[in-house]
Amino acid sequence: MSESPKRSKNQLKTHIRAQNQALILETAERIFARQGLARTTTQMIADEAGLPKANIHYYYRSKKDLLEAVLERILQLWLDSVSQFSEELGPRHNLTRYISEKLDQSRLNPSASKVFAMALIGEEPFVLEFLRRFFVDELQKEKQTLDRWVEQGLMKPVPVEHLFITIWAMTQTYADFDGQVKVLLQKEQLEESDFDDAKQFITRMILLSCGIEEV
Amino acid sequence: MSESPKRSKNQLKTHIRAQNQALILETAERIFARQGLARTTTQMIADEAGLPKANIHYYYRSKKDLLEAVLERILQLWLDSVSQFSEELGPRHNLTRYISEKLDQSRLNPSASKVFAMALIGEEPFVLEFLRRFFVDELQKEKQTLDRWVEQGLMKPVPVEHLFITIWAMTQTYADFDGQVKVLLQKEQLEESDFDDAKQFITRMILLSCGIEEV
DNA sequence: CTGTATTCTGACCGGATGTTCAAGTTTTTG
DNA sequence: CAAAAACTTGAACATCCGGTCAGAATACAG
Repeated sequence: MSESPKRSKNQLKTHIRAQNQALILETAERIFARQGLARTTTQMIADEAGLPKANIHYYYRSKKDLLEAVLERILQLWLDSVSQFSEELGPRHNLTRYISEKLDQSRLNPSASKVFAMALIGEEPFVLEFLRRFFVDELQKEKQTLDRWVEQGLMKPVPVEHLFITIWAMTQTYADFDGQVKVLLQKEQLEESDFDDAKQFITRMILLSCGIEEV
Repeated sequence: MSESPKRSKNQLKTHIRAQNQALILETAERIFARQGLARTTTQMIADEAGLPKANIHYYYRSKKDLLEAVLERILQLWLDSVSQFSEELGPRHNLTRYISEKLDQSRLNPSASKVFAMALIGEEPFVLEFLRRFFVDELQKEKQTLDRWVEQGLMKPVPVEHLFITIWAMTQTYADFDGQVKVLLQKEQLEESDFDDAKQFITRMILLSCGIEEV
């Protein structure tokens, strides 16, 4: 309630809280990704976090609250980690970097991507609302940037919505459906080189479709 | 009710059974897709199918049995509905048709795709096993066909595994994540024309990356 | 140290869910 | 028609899970 700015007591006052909340969120994300949203029980989270179940409910009133907190954390991390398009650097550089960063996310934090995907398939209102509130505007900005590149003859006109839908689909499939990918590549675990192959292939494909890369 | 001559007792014997099983499977698929695998209760299926709950269990011993039956039906339908590659028709025709058929599936039967996707993210052993048993061989055959096209100079060499992974990702995203797609396209419902746009864009991209389409 | 706020936790509750069962009804068979 | 097989179904059961709560333990303030 009252966070007294007198000294660093503020930090102390919320120290335990912040620490436990972080622990719970990280644990929950991992288990949500592993078990699915509905099959995950508060008991599982409690056990893996080494806390009694009632303690989970002390910090997050309900399971739904916890899921929303997890999703909010994921989305915040995503927003922070993917850079904006910068018009002056041109389409080739921006698209290449965008795809690379998205695939890095899939490789380094697959749990986040999976939880998000499950929430999306399950049409959790929270996620759809977030997309509506945020990504639609974001897409508009990127669309305008692309339009300007087209005007300047730096790339061919493309259906921007479908461009981004397919980029997201391709880059996230390596996290969301890693089981399937492993089977097809016949590997026990995906390595960085697999992601590099994907990066190269997807980037080339996207650049070609924008009329940037020469065949 | 009974459209039966005396003969074909076999058919009669299984008539009620077949009819009810079909009803249950179709209903279950729809609800699994709508509610998620774990959140779907046998009661929901029973209600929507107009049967008492115990009747569901008469035909499918457990919920897991039912899910596996649903998945098996989906995979069978998929196998039947996507044509094999035919070498003599060449890469352009085959890839174009393949993408078109996959997107038609996403449009006409999104429930099937969603259930499959959820089972895959949740790493249901059944689905992974199925992929291992079947799709790996399938992919090998297609790889050989593509290799021969490359030899004949009909297309450029591509990483076949990633080619198929990305085609599946792009085509199924329009079914699995239709919520997201709707938000980005700012539509209440996806129409056939949206799928046509996707078809055109994805096909062009894939053909370009295989060095087939001229820029 | 004393009092207050915060955190912790075992025990419990109400409700929902998968599954079973036994007694019924209908369909098939001979 | 009569016996057998297949199907139907209401009711009950055991389990599990999210959530509550009261009181103990701990941290903090003055």
